[in-house]
Amino acid sequence: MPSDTSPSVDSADDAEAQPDLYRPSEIEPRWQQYWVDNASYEVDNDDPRPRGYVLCMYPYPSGAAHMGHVRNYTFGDLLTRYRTMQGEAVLSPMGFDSFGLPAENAAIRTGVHPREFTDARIAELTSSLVRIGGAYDWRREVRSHDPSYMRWTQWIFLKLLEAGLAYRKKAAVNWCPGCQTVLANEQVVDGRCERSGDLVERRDLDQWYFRITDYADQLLDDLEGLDWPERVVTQQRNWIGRSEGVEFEMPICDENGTAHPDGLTMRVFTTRPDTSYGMTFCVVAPEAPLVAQITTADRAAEVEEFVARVRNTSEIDRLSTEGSLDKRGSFTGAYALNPFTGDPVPVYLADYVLATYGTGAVMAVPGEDQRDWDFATAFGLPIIETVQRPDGFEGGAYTGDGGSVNSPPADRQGLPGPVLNGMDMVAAKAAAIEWIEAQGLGEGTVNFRLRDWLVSRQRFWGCPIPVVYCDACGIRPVPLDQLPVLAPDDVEFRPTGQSPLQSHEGFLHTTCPDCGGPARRETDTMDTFVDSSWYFLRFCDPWNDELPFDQEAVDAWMPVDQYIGGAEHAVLHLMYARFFTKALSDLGVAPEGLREPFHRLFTQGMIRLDGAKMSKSKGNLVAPEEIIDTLGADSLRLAHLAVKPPEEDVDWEDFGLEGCSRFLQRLWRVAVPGSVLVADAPVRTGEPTEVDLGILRTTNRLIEDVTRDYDRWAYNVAVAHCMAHLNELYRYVQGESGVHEPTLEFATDTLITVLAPATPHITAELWARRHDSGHVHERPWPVADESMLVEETATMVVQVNGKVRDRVEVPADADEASCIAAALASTKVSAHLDGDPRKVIARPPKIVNFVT
RNA sequence: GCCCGGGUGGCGGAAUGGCAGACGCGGCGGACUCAAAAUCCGCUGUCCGAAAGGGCGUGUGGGUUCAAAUCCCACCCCGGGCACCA
Repeated sequence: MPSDTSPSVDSADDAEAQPDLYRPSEIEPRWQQYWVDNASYEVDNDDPRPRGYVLCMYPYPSGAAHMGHVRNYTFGDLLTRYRTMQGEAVLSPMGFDSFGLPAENAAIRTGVHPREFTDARIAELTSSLVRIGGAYDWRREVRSHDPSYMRWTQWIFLKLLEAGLAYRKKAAVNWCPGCQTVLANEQVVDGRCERSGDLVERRDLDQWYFRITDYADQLLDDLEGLDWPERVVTQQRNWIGRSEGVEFEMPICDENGTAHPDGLTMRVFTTRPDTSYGMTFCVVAPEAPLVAQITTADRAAEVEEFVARVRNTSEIDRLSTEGSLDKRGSFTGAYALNPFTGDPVPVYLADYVLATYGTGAVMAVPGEDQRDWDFATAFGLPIIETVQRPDGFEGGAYTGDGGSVNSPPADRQGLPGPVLNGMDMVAAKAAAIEWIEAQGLGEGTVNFRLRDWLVSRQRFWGCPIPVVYCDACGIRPVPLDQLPVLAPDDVEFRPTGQSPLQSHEGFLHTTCPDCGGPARRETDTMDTFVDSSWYFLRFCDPWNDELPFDQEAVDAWMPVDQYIGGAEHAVLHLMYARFFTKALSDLGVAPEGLREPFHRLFTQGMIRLDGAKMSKSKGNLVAPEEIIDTLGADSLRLAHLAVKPPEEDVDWEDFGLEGCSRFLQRLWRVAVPGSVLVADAPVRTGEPTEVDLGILRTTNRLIEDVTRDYDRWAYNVAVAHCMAHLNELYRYVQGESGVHEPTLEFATDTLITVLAPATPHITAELWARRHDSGHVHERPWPVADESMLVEETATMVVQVNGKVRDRVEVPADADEASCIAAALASTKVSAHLDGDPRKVIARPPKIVNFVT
């Protein structure tokens, strides 16, 4: 109504007039500045307090923080602040995993140098992290692309090279056409590039590898002592894929058992030597060099055609179980002597046998192996059972345990092999291996699925591999005093798919450090997982310019007490970092006793929107910054904590932002000095009444509950306990009994204190206002008064035949007899009791159950 | 196929042998207001019932127990991991 002359309700003016209002956008930046100015979360290496190391996986700088970052860093920040309040010196560093393809792709698109692009993204992300309220020791920040970090990444590479743990070899590798680079096995998922989703191709290329397989046993065994989610441990175990078995020689012969003129033998690997009597044929990988030597003339044409076809088949098709087996195998014409029976068995090729695993050749036992059974059925080969089937067993191969049979077959006496009849699988295996070793045919061995880590990448925006190629001296390391090798700045980024380093004459040409002659620089860079395999060590001593880190500094902080990040790194980063830690420890770079980097691991769930994983590329991003602008960082943090158990995936729709924001406003209204709510309540002094004692008890209970909840990562439950306590306070303040000032003071201050790790800004502000600029985060974590946890009366449940019929108040220390008496006194109970109960179970003071 | 998780109101979840559904969201009602928003108070598993009260109820079916969401057996469904690795 234009003529209305009533006072304006313009919200800005209104806010000015009401100093009581909770205004996060005004409070939050001020406290963020305070924590920086006061070095609140900077810790020195000689800090006298007990030490803790809380680490969130350092982020790839993709610009302003997304919800996944907020979730991750909220959990880490809560823990840092909580443990600091418990009296620890908590190392909480932050850095950036700043090499990687997005920056290079952006350079090709826009012409902006990846460094410029990356530095700008880091600035954005840093600002986000500050706005979330993260407590970090920023002095220790590291960036993968910083020359002072690259220098030591390259230094470590050369240490590994010197130790023989880095090497170069030519092999069939995974090539991602989208990323225009090779990939490690771990970065190929279902035949596709883990990053871009492109189908990977096989190429024979010379590449750099780290000998992670040297550590296969340790990487497997040391999983035992880790406090990690079972899921991640299982994934690592699967990936390493240890299997025990035996390798043995089989002489190549013709179909009559006459030895091959060249005396050729074939080595096979099996985990089931107990079934050797059932071997009716052998299978060799088509790529095996042996194939050309043993193939008979009459089979040569068909074998050649088969090998050619397999080579041209994509990895995906080859691993597929589709297609009939007879088209996927071929007879070589050769035979091999089964040492157990002395009989010749035919040697086949099949694409299901992999050249890269074991010996690339297997003995086939169709009776006890499903793949062999399928193959034997397709090619009409004989099947011999060597393990007793359980009653009622139907189907092809039997892979379970059972008594060994048919060794030697009853109708063929005088065979060379061991007698296994009647033994169970374990005993028969042992006996077979013992026999093989005694005969000098072979020995028990262990095979792993894990392959060496391919680390070279044909990209520009990564850490250069610090070696040169000299025509005279071969591969030479760049001298340590010349590190870091830096990529030149005067490069042009073109969409050719080729790294600009490969055509940069000035970078390419150099001199050999040994002979001084002309040499060519390595143009490949390292996998970015190399950078992230040691950053947690650098955080302990980031200022060191003589070594990557000092052993004493690392000893002071490592291992990381609590590592927090996404489960998607289960077999990538987490495996590589474990390998680096062990290798650096063995090389005397890291402390001798440091065998594992991350003592405890927590993997938080993903955030989904409309059921899909939240990501920029899918355009479904909810921007944290916008929520911080309006509701504040504390509300956003609280919503992340409250919504779900932290390890579970969560849909954005389920976030209770309004509820959390409302809670903080309610907290503010009751806790801010001059609170209208409190001012309206009649104030009492003197001795506390029963009502006041009730509040004291629930407050002590709150301390107990929240401490336990924080310790067991039940953050959603911790928030619920705080909310319940605030509801209690409201009932108290608005109740008829009035408030007892010291009681209300204690109840409010305690709530603020236990919330301080979760919502740091509002609690810091309220505490400072209530206590003359004191700082809640510098206070010790509260401890519950045990005597206040004991209730004087308890609500006892009375059941008849297990059904609840009444609840009665009894003294907390009531004995069994008085509990039963109290229960019988209830008319509601006696209405259900027809005469004397047959049996009475009493658990004073919680429950009495009458059985009739 | 194998190995892990998981299945509880309209929704997210809580409860680890002893009151199922804490806390939040949503919904309903009330107070305040000219009115609305905000705020405050209350109710909110389901069925029968006017009420008092009672029946049923934690994926399904069995079992153990005075007592089971919780422990055991079998199965169904959902999510994740592994899968020609001999």
